[in-house]
Amino acid sequence: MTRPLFAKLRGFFALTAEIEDAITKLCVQRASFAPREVIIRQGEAYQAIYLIDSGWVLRARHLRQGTRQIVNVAIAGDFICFNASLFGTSDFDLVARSPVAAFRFERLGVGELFARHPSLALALAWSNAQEESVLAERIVSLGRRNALERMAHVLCELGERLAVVELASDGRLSLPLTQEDLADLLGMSQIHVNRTLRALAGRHLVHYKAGQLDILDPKGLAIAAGFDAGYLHYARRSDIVSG
Amino acid sequence: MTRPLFAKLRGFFALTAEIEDAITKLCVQRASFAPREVIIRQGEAYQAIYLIDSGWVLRARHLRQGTRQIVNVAIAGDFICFNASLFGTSDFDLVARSPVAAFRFERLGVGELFARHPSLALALAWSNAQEESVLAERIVSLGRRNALERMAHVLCELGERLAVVELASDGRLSLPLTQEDLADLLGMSQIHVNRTLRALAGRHLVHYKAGQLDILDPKGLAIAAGFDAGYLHYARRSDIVSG
DNA sequence: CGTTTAATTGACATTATTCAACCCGGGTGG
DNA sequence: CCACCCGGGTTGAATAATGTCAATTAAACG
Repeated sequence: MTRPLFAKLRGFFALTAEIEDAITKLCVQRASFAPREVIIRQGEAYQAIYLIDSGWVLRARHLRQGTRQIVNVAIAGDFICFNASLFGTSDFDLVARSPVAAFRFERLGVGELFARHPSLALALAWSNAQEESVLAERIVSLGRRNALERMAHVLCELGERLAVVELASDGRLSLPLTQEDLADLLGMSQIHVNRTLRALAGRHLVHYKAGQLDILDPKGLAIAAGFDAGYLHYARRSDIVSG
Repeated sequence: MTRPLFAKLRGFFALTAEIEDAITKLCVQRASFAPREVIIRQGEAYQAIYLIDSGWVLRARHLRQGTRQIVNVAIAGDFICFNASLFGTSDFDLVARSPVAAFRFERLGVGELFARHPSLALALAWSNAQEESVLAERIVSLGRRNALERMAHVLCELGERLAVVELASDGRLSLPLTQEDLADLLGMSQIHVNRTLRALAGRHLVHYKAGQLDILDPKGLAIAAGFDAGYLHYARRSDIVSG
């Protein structure tokens, strides 16, 4: 197992069999979560790290006014709770948005991680660096892109990330997010998400129905988004849209 | 030297003399940058990591339309270019916003870092985790806080971060950012930054003049911002505003 | 000083939000 | 089997927040 992680790492660098073996040996404890199940609640103490094998997890903050901001979306091959395990508490809710299967690594201190599990540390370092890139890019979107660009951008991003772990082909991917989820991810209202998606559909860029997204015109979508896949750092992939 | 880093790390955990010594020994190569000097340009290849000893550095993206988004602000005690060194290229411009003094660590591979410089790796891991927290919180601000809250929030954050490295006392701090910088950091227009700052001043929460910020009413500012310092994870500090 | 950069202010335009309906499809229980 | 309900999705109109444009003032700097 742990295929998606290896697929992702291969996107970053040439993965050796030793590293694969070392990580595989550590993937012994399995965990699973039902849709809407809370993995950690914000403020909660926590020590474990999870590696998602399948399913979608949202990292979200609930504000006093009853609003919510989704900071990122974790898919197969992504680690979650790394920061929570380092700091001891989570700043965010982590919620399964679909059935989730994961591997669990318990109580790994930083020092122990570096010294005893260098392969896992390497995987975590790269994954974490990419996650930070994704957050930084989301800041750019929220700060300086309009609703249409933001939507197009996040769809491009998810398309790329899912493609690397072989969960998207031919621009077709399963997207278990409601319009309200997208709204909270993109910092807009659900109603505006609806209008924006319909605008993208009207331009024949995407088709979204029943949790299924078809990217009809990847190039056009990337142009509408101002999307440049460089920030994902899948350097070894050949089919990166870069415009 | 390297005082600000140690002050920051002490905010996170009990720092041992061995770790301090090990890091100090690595701080041999100095670098300095003039205001507006570009440290890395986006897309540029890069291998070095810097530890800022004094001064302010902006991490910013320039978009095609001529707009700019500042992703974060690095101050004394912060590392920059860690991601750029890992991925080999930078996604952002790094620009000195004031005279900057830094230490430089050249061509540190991830494996080498973990194996040969565990103390530095530890410092980097914590700093990096905090930086990611700051980015995540910025996403919350940009997505779900209005202009006044965003401004108040970033001023609270900078107040806390500067206080930890002993660059703010009594709510008084040097803030070498123009209204345009704040605009690009908070995803709004310079004109609205002006209006927002005047609104905060009108409420007697802050006084901002000539690159000098006075936080007149820290508690009131935190309330206006919905600011909870928890995400900075300065667990060992006693004077954290948490409301 | 004179020049440039930054801050301030008012009028107006634009974008996105809010409010209020209404639709649609898939359960579920009577 | 059908009525109802509920979680999504869709749409229009009114409103609020913020951006843009334009002009002025103030401050910083050689």
